Amino acid sequence: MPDMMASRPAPTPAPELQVAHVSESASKLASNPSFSPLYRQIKGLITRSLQQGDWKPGELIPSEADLARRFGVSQGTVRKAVDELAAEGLLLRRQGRGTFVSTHHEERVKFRFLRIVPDAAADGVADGARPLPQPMERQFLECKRTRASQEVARTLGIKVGESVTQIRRLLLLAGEPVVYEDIYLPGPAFRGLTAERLESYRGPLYALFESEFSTRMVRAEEKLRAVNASAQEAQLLRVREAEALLLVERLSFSYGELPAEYRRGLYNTRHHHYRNELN
Amino acid sequence: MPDMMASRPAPTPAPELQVAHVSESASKLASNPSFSPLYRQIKGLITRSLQQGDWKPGELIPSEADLARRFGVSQGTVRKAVDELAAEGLLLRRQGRGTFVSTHHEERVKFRFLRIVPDAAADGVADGARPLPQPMERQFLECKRTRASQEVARTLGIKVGESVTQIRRLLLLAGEPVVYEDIYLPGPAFRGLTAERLESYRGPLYALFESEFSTRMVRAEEKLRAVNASAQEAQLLRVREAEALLLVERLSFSYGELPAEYRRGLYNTRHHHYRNELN
DNA sequence: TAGTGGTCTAGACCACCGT
DNA sequence: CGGTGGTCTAGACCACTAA
Repeated sequence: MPDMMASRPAPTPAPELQVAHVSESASKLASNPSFSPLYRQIKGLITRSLQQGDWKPGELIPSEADLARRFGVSQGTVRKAVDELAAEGLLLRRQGRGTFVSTHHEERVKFRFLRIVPDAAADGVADGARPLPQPMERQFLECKRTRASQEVARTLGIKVGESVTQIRRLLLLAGEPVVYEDIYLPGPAFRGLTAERLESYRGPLYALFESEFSTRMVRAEEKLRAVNASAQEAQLLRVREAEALLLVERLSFSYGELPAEYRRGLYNTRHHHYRNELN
Repeated sequence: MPDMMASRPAPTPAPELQVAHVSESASKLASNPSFSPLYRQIKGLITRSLQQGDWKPGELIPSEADLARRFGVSQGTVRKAVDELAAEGLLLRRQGRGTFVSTHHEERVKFRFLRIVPDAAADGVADGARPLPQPMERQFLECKRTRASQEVARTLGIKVGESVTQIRRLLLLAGEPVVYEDIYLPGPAFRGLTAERLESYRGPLYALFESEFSTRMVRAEEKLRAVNASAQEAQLLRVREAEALLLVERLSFSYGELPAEYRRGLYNTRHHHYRNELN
């Protein structure tokens, strides 16, 4: 497996580089005001390779020395580019082994976007990245292809009436229903997604999206509100009608700031809370 | 003002350094397994100077070259330490001018911890750091010294019954009451805080804490829940009784992970929402 | 043992800022 | 103009991993 990488064709062969005027003079390219620093250009080239799928989630990318040779820059410059990508969560460095494309399959990063935690577990030191201690059960209530409403279309940046896949599901923690959410996925990329596939898959949804639909969620924005439960919502989450629920709207982005998923979730915060860190 | 800095006594004079065995041999110190990399030690020394108040919020710290000389390391090593501190929001670099201690007085960072935004303003590109567009009005309902309840004591890491300052206030955005919160501050540090001082102060509370109580909030953790409004809460926020409100509990830390403020806020999310970014 | 990322250095030049 | 942070290079050595 690792040696496959050595023989993999260069994803962005050196001749393609638009930074040729740099390496020969070793001078900064910023005499042209529209130019970004070299390491940002390198970062852009690496990002493009990720977008294009030259290196897939979980795979090893070429070594820093290798990339430096390909791009005709010093290893330090590549290092700074990779540093930023690692900080943004796109790459994962492992000393002695190499640099890998981040994936939602990793134990460490599972449920990276799910910020709900049981009240008991939240005290003490910061520990946001810890997986949920209790078992999580999922119930898929619905999975259908439908047409984008105005709200969904606007959010996902597609046209009203375009095909989307809608998933409705319930998450239970320690047997208690905690999250009830609708998930909207743009049509083309998620064509083959069926209820059966959802049922049979073990692991986070985002891992499934990555493996089978070539869509990796990189970043997300959430809007939180408090709302009163409707009769139907109350029944599903086993709370009283009009009880306060946390409404979480999430827009997830794939590579290149592409909106790739919209979620509208209701969280029962009786015994759980949404945890956030401010810096 | 800037030249004051040049004559300021060295906050951590070079002889104090515990890293002496490094500079002479230029070899890594990690042969001792309990040691962290040089740049982290430098980072620790700078952090200590910030904690001790050697450099105060808003002030210019010595140049990288200067620090490198003092610590007996290369500028690149200092740079990496400062990079991390800047990424954590403790320092602020300004090209051509120098590196400054972060402060809650800066326009750019005002309301850094207040994540509520009007629904209308939230669409489009990521822009979390933007100040609120509308005017914000504050009403201080109460400011008294009291004794720490069990909850407050546990959260702030003090003993039950110890003296704390409690502030109760209302925030109005565009004339609409949006936040109703209780703020608890540990007794010793905030002795002189009075209702009059709160009323007369312009600018964020955290700026006041910084200027007059030598307590800079560096980081915070929040727990969010949805709750039904009590009669009193409903009246103050001008919503119906039992209407859903967003409960935000915030624990803020000063330098050295010291818990320095506990807040319990109720947000009216009828026309505003809590905005969050996931990476 | 070979290869990888991690640390550290020294030195060059650039962009930006205030005087 | 001098001083600051920002970029880039080249090279050394270390720590970790896997074969």
